[in-house]
Amino acid sequence: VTTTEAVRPSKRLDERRLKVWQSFLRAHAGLVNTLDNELESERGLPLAWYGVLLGLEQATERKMRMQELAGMALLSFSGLTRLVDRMEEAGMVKRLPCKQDRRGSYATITAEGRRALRRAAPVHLRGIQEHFAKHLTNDEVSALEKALAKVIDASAPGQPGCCDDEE
Amino acid sequence: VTTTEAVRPSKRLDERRLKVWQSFLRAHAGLVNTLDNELESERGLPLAWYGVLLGLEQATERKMRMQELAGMALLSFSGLTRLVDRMEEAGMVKRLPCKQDRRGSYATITAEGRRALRRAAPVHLRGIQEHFAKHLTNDEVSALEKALAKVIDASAPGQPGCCDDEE
DNA sequence: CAAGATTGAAGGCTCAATCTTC
DNA sequence: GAAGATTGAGCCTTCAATCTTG
Repeated sequence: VTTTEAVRPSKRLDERRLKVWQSFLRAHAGLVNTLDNELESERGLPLAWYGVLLGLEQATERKMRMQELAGMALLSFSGLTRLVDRMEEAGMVKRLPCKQDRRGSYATITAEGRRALRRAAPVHLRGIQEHFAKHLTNDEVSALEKALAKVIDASAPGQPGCCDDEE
Repeated sequence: VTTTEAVRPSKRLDERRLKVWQSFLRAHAGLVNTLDNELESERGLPLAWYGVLLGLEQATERKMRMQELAGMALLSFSGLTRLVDRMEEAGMVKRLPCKQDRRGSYATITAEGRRALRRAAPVHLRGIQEHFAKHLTNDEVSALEKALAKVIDASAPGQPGCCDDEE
């Protein structure tokens, strides 16, 4: 690695990192908006629905507990309940009772849901490529992988050593 | 730059970049949630309000047209109108008629708004440092600056040469 | 009583229609 | 008629309360 400067981050927030944070917010807003619009207008599918369908399709036996699915979809429990309500009404997913623990329930993807996912996937993947991936060099991808991983598990709830002392 | 591989990005979306996209979404969701909760619980200020107050404080003469402010706050026009309604009711901002063009109006920050901003700033800046900035090495900051800049102006609305041809 | 999930109430955002001024 | 801003309707999300099962 060519160290342009010291690697040790400073304790105070510097101007450059603050700007990067603002760019991060701006990039996210623009991208999500664009991708959601594309998917919605070309396939009639909201971005959030795509995420749920993809999660279910890739899950073991194509089913997930509501809890897990909420974590996947970055939604609250009640938010997910209602999203699944709407998707079930649209015939994309279906609830399944959980035999082992009758408090809980599974969500599964239906045949129609899988069809919708297959139709939407090319559009969405193209969008990610066009608006996000194609602008990143391999070095930038590496940097993002590392940086985002650190940020994610530092903001994971209930992390040990997250806020322990003053340094 | 130590080129680990070719710099030219491929035309097809690769697995690594797709994962990075998902991490990007996850990181954003976690961060915004955390920062909003901190600001709300420690200072009673929603994150969106902070953004508006900061924008107005730094604007020329501490005022902005509703349009500009909407762009800043990453909100629709009607969304901003309502946000300003709530903030005006809370005494943080005030609308000002625009003499030159009587269709438009300005929003300004009030003394109380400036007070709230001064109280909130340390909390928010600390949050950005703790949950985001401090995890980034200088090299990662450089990579993010470049990558995000490209992504942002590729998704800027009405960009020339954005979707013109196939290669 | 705790855990998984849902429901009621309320807040906040967006699209489309509207109002006022250019 | 177009532009700046607002309003009405509807959708989506969250918190807190609730229901059911462990």
